[in-house]
Amino acid sequence: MYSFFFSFPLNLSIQKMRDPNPNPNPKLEDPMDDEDSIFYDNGDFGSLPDFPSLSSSSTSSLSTRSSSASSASWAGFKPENGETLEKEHQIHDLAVDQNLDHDLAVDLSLDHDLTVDPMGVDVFEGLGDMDMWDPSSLFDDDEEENNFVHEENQKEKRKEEDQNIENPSEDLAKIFLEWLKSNKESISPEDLRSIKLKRSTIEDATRRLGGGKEGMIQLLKLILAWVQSHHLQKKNCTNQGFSYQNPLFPLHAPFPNPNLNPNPWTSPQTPYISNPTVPHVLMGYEGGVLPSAISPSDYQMIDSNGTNFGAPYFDPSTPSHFIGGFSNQYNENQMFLGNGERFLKLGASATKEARKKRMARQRRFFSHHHNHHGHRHQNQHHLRVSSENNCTNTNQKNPNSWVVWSSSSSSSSLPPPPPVQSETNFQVPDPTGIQQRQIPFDRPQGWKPEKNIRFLLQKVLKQSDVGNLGRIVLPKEAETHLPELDARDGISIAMEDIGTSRIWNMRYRFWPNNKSRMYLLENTGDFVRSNGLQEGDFIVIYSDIKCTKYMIRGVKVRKTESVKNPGKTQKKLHGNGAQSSSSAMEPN
DNA sequence: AGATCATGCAACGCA
DNA sequence: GCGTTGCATGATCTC
Repeated sequence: MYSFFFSFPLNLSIQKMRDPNPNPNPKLEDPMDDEDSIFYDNGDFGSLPDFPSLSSSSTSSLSTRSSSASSASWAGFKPENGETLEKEHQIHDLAVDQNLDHDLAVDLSLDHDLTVDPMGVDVFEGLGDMDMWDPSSLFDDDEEENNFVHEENQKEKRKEEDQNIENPSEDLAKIFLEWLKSNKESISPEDLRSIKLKRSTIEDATRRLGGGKEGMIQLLKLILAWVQSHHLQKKNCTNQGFSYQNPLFPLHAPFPNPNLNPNPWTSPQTPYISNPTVPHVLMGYEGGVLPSAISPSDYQMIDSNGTNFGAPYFDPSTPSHFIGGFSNQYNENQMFLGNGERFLKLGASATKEARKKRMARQRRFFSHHHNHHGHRHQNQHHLRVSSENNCTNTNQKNPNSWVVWSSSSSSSSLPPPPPVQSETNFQVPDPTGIQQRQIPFDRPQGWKPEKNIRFLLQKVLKQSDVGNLGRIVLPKEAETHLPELDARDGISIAMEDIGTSRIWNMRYRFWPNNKSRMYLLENTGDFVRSNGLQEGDFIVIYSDIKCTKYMIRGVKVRKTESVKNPGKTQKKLHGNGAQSSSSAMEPN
């Protein structure tokens, strides 16, 4: 499907940048509040599937073959309560849910995802002379460089066979294998073989990343992130003319199953969706793999002025913080690490002059960008909900707008949107498994990447969320995506219902809870009723970057085998019948 | 052990 | 008495 034109740049520099997105909640300690470190370490890979451990031999051969036994876990169909979902059920569910024919479902089935054969892949086995990335360039003590761009023109030839990780842990192997699987279609063994690192570089980087196993993990993450991002960048270049953006369908969780550990390669809040040409390999579970063919480079990031900053990409190694970046108009790869707090820059320019210029650009960019995105202040929360041109409008009047309507549109007064008048319409498998949507695929004439809707969070509704209390407990990650709350009374937030364009005035607040907080969305009763949401359904909250407004979408979940227990856990049944989800999940 | 989160339930306000 | 509010409790998960 893809050609693997993948070559590493002669020079790879990684730079520290100003924190473009400071911790929105100063009450919460930044676990990496170390100015000297550019690495954001959430330290959590989640529970990795039980893959066979990779070789730790001195040849660094990471050849392995995953076992089918790991498929359920890997693909997200982690057996719940010891119950293993049968393969055929998965295929059947997939086919039914996504309106796919059986063959396609088979093709998308989980074992297929495991047919990747990274045999022979040798990450650290270089091929001939090439320039190497020296992670030591990450660690520049120069104060100015700390804040802005650090650029090195490191050229080293490698002739040593010192590319080994001396004592690679099983975690490293798992991480790498996970990554391989996530990118098997887009990154070839040749790509991987072309990575070369000096032993001293590895050791130094590992030490500076905390040393030991953790340091090694961090290093591996960085390397893989770079491989992926660079490759995606390349791919993006070959995909010119193709741009796809639909932030309304987050990549994950058509049927969120919080039982599943987040996949270490996909940020739960990743605001991207799959390429519609590539059926969802990861349908039916949460926190799945970033499908290899679903390149983040297929998306565009646009700032508040409409400046196209290029294609975002992921760092698959950070599971719970947005980590990604985008190539800007200067054709420089940029990478945010962890919540955007740290910044890597993977550029090719080599001269100091170029660095100065880029630094100046970065200053301008962040001064603008930060002003726009970093303002999580209370007074921001009186959100404008307008239909001005710059804002995403859920009214489907503009044929070039994304056609989105709530899955619970039956309760909406709006008729289904008209077909998109684009050159090519694609019936995209609905990630919710509920209904099809028509989404412009090829960029129609005059079409421009519009709308800057960003996925923030989602919540599988519990009984208490859809009860008559009129409040929804939000996951704690809300505090990182929604405005910072100074007082427990919280703030009023206008939420535009994507399904109906109706504005709901909700209250976002928190309760003190032990040493933490519980975040709530109140005044949700009407919204829930209006959308006919029941336990097991879920809500998704987005933000419109341009208008700093919030949008909410209620998604009803069909009753299928794979989503019988939509809750995070199989907690004990409560006396109020809160767990009678099977009936509660019946769609209206 | 600590964090998260679902929800029980007491306290409170109001008709 | 009833509905609402907000804290407390306990189950579950993660480290």
